[in-house]
Formats: sequence, structure tokens, C-alpha cells
Amino acid sequence: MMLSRASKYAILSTLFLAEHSSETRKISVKEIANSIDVPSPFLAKLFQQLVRGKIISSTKGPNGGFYLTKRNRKKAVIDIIENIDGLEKINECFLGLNECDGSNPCPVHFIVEPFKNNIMGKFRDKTITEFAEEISSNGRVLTLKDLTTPKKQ
Amino acid sequence: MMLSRASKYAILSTLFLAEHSSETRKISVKEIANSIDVPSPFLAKLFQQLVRGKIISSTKGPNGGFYLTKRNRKKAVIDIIENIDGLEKINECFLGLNECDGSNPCPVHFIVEPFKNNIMGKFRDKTITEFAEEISSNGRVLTLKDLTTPKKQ
DNA sequence: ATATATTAAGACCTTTTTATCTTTTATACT
DNA sequence: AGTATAAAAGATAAAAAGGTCTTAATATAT
Ligand code: FES
Ligand code: FES
Repeated sequence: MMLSRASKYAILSTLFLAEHSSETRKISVKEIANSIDVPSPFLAKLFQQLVRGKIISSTKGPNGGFYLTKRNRKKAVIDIIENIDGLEKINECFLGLNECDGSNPCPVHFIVEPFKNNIMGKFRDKTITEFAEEISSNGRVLTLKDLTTPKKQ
Repeated sequence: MMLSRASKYAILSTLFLAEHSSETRKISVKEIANSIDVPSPFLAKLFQQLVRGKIISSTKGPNGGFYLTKRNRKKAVIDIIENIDGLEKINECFLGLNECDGSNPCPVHFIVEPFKNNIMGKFRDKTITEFAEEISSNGRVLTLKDLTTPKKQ
């Protein structure tokens, strides 16, 4: 029931692409890494993998970079998680039991399950585009930068 | 927003102690490790730390082992988590943002927050004893053993 | 064609987490 | 006192996660 840091980076960055990139406006790893505040060589690796998984797209060379096609935009956040962490990991029991299911529930299963269904539903049923739109219209934060001291960043 | 494996082991084992141990019935690491199905040298380390943190008790020598005093039984699950992982870890943002709070919410903050309050409330407000009682009366599972194929275990 | 910018691939390093092993210390029983 | 038993302490090892670096490939623009 938890995301690796890699997944987190991948989700934030892909949502960033959804908002800021297009087939005519490609964005380099460095630019994204700076905006989200993640280590760029690490993000580069993740992006390679997401490209192989057809979740994002890339082109090399000058004016190249990463972007989302119409196709990519129909993917869901869960596809990112699946691609980076695999699905088992996020379905794990909160207390580490072998199986997370109602027939052999751990002490907190019935607290965790509704939440899991809720968030997984969102990750599964909303497209990347829908998710990104919701984010920008609701003013959600998409960076790992420290926003607590609003000095120069 | 996640527990380490160490915390999970510690929680399950302490709840096991709550149900099965007493000042006159002390239980060895090996016995617990077998019941819960965790690596016993690792659990031994965790228990050392919980003893230092006054969350569980121990005595050495023959018929020695681990157990809970009345005092120990008044502790809460959150004390175990705090002792092993520290509180920061479980309060972390689900997507890794620097701060998890409503003024700079990540895209899933308002799904996560109610769940977090719910489960943390349980971990904070119920004593170990209460928790353990609830568990046994509701038939919750307290082992990491594989229960899917109900052959000999 | 050439230079340049950018991703792709793969090897490598570091840190954290998980797990084990060995030796010492305390307790209880005879 | 002597012996057996169990935890405490500390050193060490193995695995996983996170992160970096170097070189190759490829697309673009001039
Ligand atoms: S969360 Fe533990 S069994 Fe479902
Ligand atoms: S869960 Fe992300 S900000 Fe609260």
C-alpha cells in the first residue's frame, strides 16, 4: 500500500508533461527535473522506462524532449504505477500480511480497504488529461520543492 | 504515509504479546517469530529497541522472554511506530511532497487526509490491550504466514 | 555533411533497509 | 557454585532502493 519514490517522481512528472507539453512543445529532462525538484539522471531513467511502456513519448536531438501524444493522454495514473512499481506493491496489506483481502483481514483491513478503493478508482478511471485538468483547476501542487518559506527558490 | 517492514513486524508481534503473554507467561523471540512468521534475529533487534522504549518488557534466563506489563498495555500502536520508524515517516505526503497539509495539497491530499486521520486516530486512541481485544473478538489475522493454501503450515 | 542537442543504454556507486552471526550478560534452577 | 537458558549488544552481511556517470545513438538545423 505504498508508492516508491520512483513512482512518485514518475507520476508528478507525467502530470507535469500533461499540463505543459505537446507534440510541438517538447520538454527536456532537465527542465522537468528542475520544476519538480527531482534528481535529473534518476528521472531520465524513469522516463526511458515510461517511453518503453508507451506512457510518454520522446524525440532526440535539438528541440527534442519528452511529451504526451493523444494516445498517451488516455493512459491513467495506475499505468504509471504499474510500469514503475508493478501492481502488487500498491495492493499490499498495510501491515504486511501475505494477502490483503476481506476473508483473512488484518487488524486495519476494513479501514484501509475503502481508502484503497477510493484512491485506486481515481488512479484507474481518470485519464492523465482529466487528472491534470482537475489539478490545475483546483490549484494542486506538483512540485517537491519546499514551499514553506516562500523566499527565492 | 507508509510503515517499514520493521514497524509492521513490531506491531504484529506486540499485539501478539498482548494476547498471549503476561508477567507470568513470558514468550521467547523464537516462539513469536514462528507464530508471526518473521525472521527471528531481526525481531530480536526490534524487541531490544521496544524494551529500551518501555513499550514491551523482558527478562533474561530460563523461563525468561518478552511480555507486557500493565503499564506497557496502556501504550498505543502509534508508540510502536514512533519508536521504530519515527512519526515523520507516517505523516509523509502520499506523493512525496515536502509537506502534507491542506494549504499546499498534492493532487490526492484530500483523499488521503481523511484516511490518515481515521487510521492514526485508531493507532493513537486505542490502547494496545483494547486493540488486541478487538482483534481477537473480530477474528483478525495476526500472522504473515501464507493462509491461501490451507494445508499444513 | 557537420555540429549540436537531446534521449537511450548500460555500468557503476551510495545509502538505507533488512537480516544474520557472535559474544556477553543476566536469571533461574539444581 | 555450576549449568542451562534466554535476552542484550555489537559487528557484519546481503539485498533493495535510490542516484550518478559515461558512452552511444539519433534527430535537427545550418
Ligand atoms: S490491509 Fe491488511 S489485510 Fe487488507
Ligand atoms: S497527501 Fe499529499 S499533500 Fe497530503
